Order: sequence, then C-alpha cells, then structure tokens
Amino acid sequence: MTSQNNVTIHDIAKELQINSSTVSRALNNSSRVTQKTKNRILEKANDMGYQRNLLASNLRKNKTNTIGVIVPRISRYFFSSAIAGIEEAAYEMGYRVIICQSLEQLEREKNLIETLVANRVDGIILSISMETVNSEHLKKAKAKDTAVVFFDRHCDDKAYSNVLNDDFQGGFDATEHLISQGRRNIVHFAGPQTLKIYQNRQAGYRKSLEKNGIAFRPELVFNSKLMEQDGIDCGKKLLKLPFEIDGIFSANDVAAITAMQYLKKQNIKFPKNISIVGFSNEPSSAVIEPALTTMDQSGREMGQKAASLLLHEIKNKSLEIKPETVILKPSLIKRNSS
Amino acid sequence: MTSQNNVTIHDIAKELQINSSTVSRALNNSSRVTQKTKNRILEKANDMGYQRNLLASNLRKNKTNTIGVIVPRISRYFFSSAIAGIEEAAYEMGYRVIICQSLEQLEREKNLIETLVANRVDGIILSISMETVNSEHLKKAKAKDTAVVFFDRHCDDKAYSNVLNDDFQGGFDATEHLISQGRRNIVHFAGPQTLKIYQNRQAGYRKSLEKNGIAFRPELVFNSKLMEQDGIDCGKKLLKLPFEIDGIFSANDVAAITAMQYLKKQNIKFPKNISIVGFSNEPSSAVIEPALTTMDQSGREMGQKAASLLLHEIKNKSLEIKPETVILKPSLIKRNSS
DNA sequence: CTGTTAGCGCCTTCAG
DNA sequence: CTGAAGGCGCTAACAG
Repeated sequence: MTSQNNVTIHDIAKELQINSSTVSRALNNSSRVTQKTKNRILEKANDMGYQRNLLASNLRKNKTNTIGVIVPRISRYFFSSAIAGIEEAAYEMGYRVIICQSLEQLEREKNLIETLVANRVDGIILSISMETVNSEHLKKAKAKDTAVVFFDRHCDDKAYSNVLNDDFQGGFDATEHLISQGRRNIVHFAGPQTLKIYQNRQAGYRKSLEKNGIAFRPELVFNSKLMEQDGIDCGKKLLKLPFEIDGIFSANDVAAITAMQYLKKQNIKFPKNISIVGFSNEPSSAVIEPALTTMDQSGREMGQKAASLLLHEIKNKSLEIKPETVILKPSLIKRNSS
Repeated sequence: MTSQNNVTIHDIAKELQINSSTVSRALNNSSRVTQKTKNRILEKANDMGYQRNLLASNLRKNKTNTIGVIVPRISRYFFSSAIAGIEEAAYEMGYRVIICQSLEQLEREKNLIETLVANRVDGIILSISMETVNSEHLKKAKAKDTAVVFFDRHCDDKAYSNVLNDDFQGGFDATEHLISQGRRNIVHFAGPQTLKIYQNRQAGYRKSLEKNGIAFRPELVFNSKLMEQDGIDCGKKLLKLPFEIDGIFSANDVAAITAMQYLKKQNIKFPKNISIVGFSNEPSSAVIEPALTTMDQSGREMGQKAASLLLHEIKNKSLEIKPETVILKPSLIKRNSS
C-alpha cells in the first residue's frame, strides 16, 4: 500500500529493453523517436505509474518554466485580480506561477526572493511591501540573472522594468472631480508615504488644490498604514474636525472602506452632499455609503502587462533587453448610484 | 554584467583547497565541521556570491520542505484567511507554502495536483473546486506517497484527513435564529449542490423548518454557482416572489453580498423587519444592508488545523498514520448594528 | 573533523 | 532513429 512508487525512466527502459535516453525523448515527444516506440513507451510509462520528476528535469535543464509573484497580500482585490492577469498571460506562454505574499514585511519579502531564486524560478514579478525602500534585496536575483518586473508598487531603479499607474494624474483627476462638483474642503486619506505611488497620489491632490486656489491644509491629510485600525482612526478623525468637510479623496481602499464601516456602526450619517473618490476597485467598495466614485486601476491588465514584459525578458535573456516602464492611465468610474 | 553567477560548492571548495562535502556540511551548519573552517567557508561563499541550488538539494534529499495549497479562489476572504493560517503553522515547522487556485475548474485542479506532485511537494492541502466530485485525481499524489488533507470543501473518501465545519449544524442554527425572531418565510441562498458543504447547510435549513412545523417550499431555495451573476439573479428573484418574505439564510457570501448590492443599485429598500443570516466572514459583508448576522467560520483556524494535521502525517509517513477528521463549530456573530 | 565516492532522476551531447 | 556516457549541484554513506 505504501507503494512509494518511484518509477524512473530507467525502470521503463529496463522493462522495454531499450535505453533510458530513448524513453526520455519519447516522454518529451521528441521527433527523433518512431511513433511506434513512442506509443510503447507511453503505454508502459502509464502502466507503471510513471510520474516525471521535475526537480531532476529542471536541474538538468537549468530552467523551471516558472515565475514567482510576490504581492503584499493576496486578499486585496487589486492584487488578486493582478494575479489573475499574470496567470492568464503566463499560462498562454506555458509558464507556471508561484504566488507569494510578503504581508507588507521586508523581511518576508527578502526570504521569498531568496527562496524563489534558490528554486531557480525564471523570473519574478513583484509589488513591494510597505517597508521596502530600495532594491537592494533584488541583487540576489540579478546575480542569478533572474528577470524581475515591478508592478504598481515599485522601486526607483532603472535596472528593472515596471508596470505602473499614472498615480499623480489619478490623484489630480480625482481631486479635480471633487472640486468640479463644488467641493472645497477635501480630506485626503493617504497611504504610507514610503511608497512612491502614495506620494504621487498625494502630489496630484495637492497640485489640483493649488491649481484651483485652495490652500493645502496638512490637517486634512489622514495618514494610514493600510491596517483596519487606520481606517477606524480615519473615521474618528473625520468626526473630530472642527469644521464641515464636503469631499474625500482616498488613496487607499482599506482606509475608505473601513472608515465608512466604522461610521456606519456608530450610526453616523454623512450629510448627503459629501462626495468620496477612492483609488480602488475593490468590489465591496460598491456597497459603501455615501456613494463612491473610483479611480479604476485594472489589476488584471497590469498583471497581464507585467507578465508579458517579464516573459519577453526571459526569452531574450541573452540579448540584454533594456528595462521598460509602462504607465497605464486610471479612469474615473462611478460604482454605485445611490 | 550578465554575470550569470553560477558558483557551486565545488568552486568554493577549489578556492579553499578543501573538499566540497566539507563545504556542503558547513553551509548546512553541520556540527561536524570546525567553527573556524565554517567561518572561512561562509565568508568565501559570501564573497563569491554563492546561492544554494534548492533543485539539486531537494532532488538529492528527495524532500522539498514545501507544501502545496489549492483553493478555488484566493480572492475569497475565507480562503485567503485559511491560507494565512496554513502559512503560520507551516512556517513554524520550517515549511514553505505554494499557493495555487483552481478557479473552480476540475481541469485546473488536476493540473495543479500533477505539477505539485511532479515538483515533489511533501504534502497538499486542498479545498476542492465546485466541479470536483471525487478524489480520483488524487491517486497520483497517493502513488507518490504525498500527504493530502482536505479542508472545508472535501471529498468523501476515508483515505484522507479533513478539517471541516459542522455545516449541518450551522445551517440549522442559522435558520433557528431567524425563526426565533419570528420569521417564517425564509428564503435560502444555496450553494452548488455538488458540494457536500452546501448540501449540508441546506439540510440544516430544512431540518429547522421541519422542527418548527414550517413547510419546506422549493421555490424559496435559490441556487447559485458562486458567480456574481448568480447573486444578481438572487436579487431579481427576491423581487419576483408572489408574497412577502421576512428572512434569508444565505449559505454563500457571493450570493448574499451581490444580491444586496444589486438591490441597492436598483434603489430598492427592504422592509426594515427582514433578517439575513449569512454563512461567511467576508468583511465587506459588514457593510451590507440590511444588517447581517453570520455563521462565522474561522478560516485561519481551519488553515492552522489543516496544516498541522498534514505536517503530522508528513513527519510520520512511515507509521501509516490513519486519516483523521476534525469538525469545527461555526458560531453566530452579529457583524453590524444598524 | 575532513576526504572519497557514489548517485538522486533527468537530459543532451556525441556516436553509430 | 537509438545507444552510451557524462554531468546538472548537491548530500550521504563510508572511510580515515
């Protein structure tokens, strides 16, 4: 019962009185084997319950046909939809995907990169943790010639390719949208300012205020580390403001959604005329009150793009492809109608 | 620049004029190497930019210290929290986790199992796709003596361990709760009846109706395949019912959340006195209207439990441990207060 | 404590 | 079209 079936190509070869190289070729569907012997081999392999050992195969070929993906958390809709896009593109090209989460910790991110490299993945797609400030830890990947592409949250390093949103423009457009509706007292739920994307969103917000002659008030910027608690704090801060606000631009969905949940729990109703624009496409944002308009960033699209960039680099490793940065435009979308 | 650094233990050994086995031992921190030579080796390895090849190591050891996890979708809160629990438990025992999603497709699930086995993972934790009706495809894992544990969605096969919810009891309690509030016209959002868990939840619902002398009406059972469209359909069906209902027991969060979103978009307000009990711990369920009470199933706890069961089986592979089934009790939780 | 030897399972030259 | 031989990088006996 504990058969521990460990049939190898040699076992098959022995049974068939042929050489293991022929078996190997047959199993790889090489054109240099007669269809007839191929059939014999395949059948025997099946009978004996042969299962290829990819460790050995990959070791020999020095290639795994696998790419690693590291995101902060798979539970965020943006990231899981990006992963869907990556898998789609990778699958088409015959690549497997290993999904990993850094849980926003640099230490974990480092470990994951090391493990992926040690397992000889052909490439890595990465959206950095909130603790990550440079690409130092990717040297190990570079050293092994492992291709790397960033998406969304990136390191400012010309050596790597990126797939990004135009976050500045998004922040700008979001704020413009609010102002065009007559809002002038606009709170900004910011994200961790260690990350370029949140810096840029905030910069866009400020640019729009400036353009419209509205003074920037630091006390209207609510910082967040993307934890639920920060969202609750945002909700509380809203209640403590010494004056009425009429708009919110949220650069992160955790803050927006959790703050609204919190206020709802407290049975606090916003004045009907407040507007929120969020930077998120989390579906649950569609049920929050008051109505939310979002800067839509297509995770799937970014993922697909990142994967094809990466695979392109992998295929042309010898050609020393130069890194490329793709910037996508997010667009305003109304998510619910109440 | 394209250094393609491929330093092996032999290179280090050559530089140091020693044997590669000593290098191997040093790098594995074996007690049978002088601290002094260890230091020399470690330093040299570092200098030369050595990076272990786990493919080779794992091939030789016939062990990867890795477990594979297959879930239908990582984006569902229940599954991503289960994964968190698995990673936690696995990490403690020094195991790595590979996350995979079947996207509810049997074909993908089969492929994933094959790839995981081919990559010689030490064990697999699995929550089956909605298309999966038996454990046939796990024979390949069994053949290689790969440990397998199911959680939540399982196959009825005595050969494998399971970590399950008491779904029947949950469905029963949920319905009892509604009835105790005076509801008698209770709709059931069911899940795919191919899966035991949804059968059991429905059976619990029926049992409670029966116990309270309420006739079971098939037209009050809304089936769902867990797609957004099904949620919308549930919403539409609610509107078309020829009589008033006063309670809903939802066995799946997709239907509950999407239906409520849909009704909200249509600007349809439920009568204040309707009650919903959902079988979900998706946080976004906390913002849905009307107030939702849930049968809480702790993903994290199930994940931890599944991982420790699996690791136990892996460690005692030689002892032919007999499969175990753990059943957890979900409990009613009020998620918001409006 | 260190060296020697052998081989994990596969693929890929190179011959024939 | 098939066989023989060697080695991917590492570890695990077995010696000494």
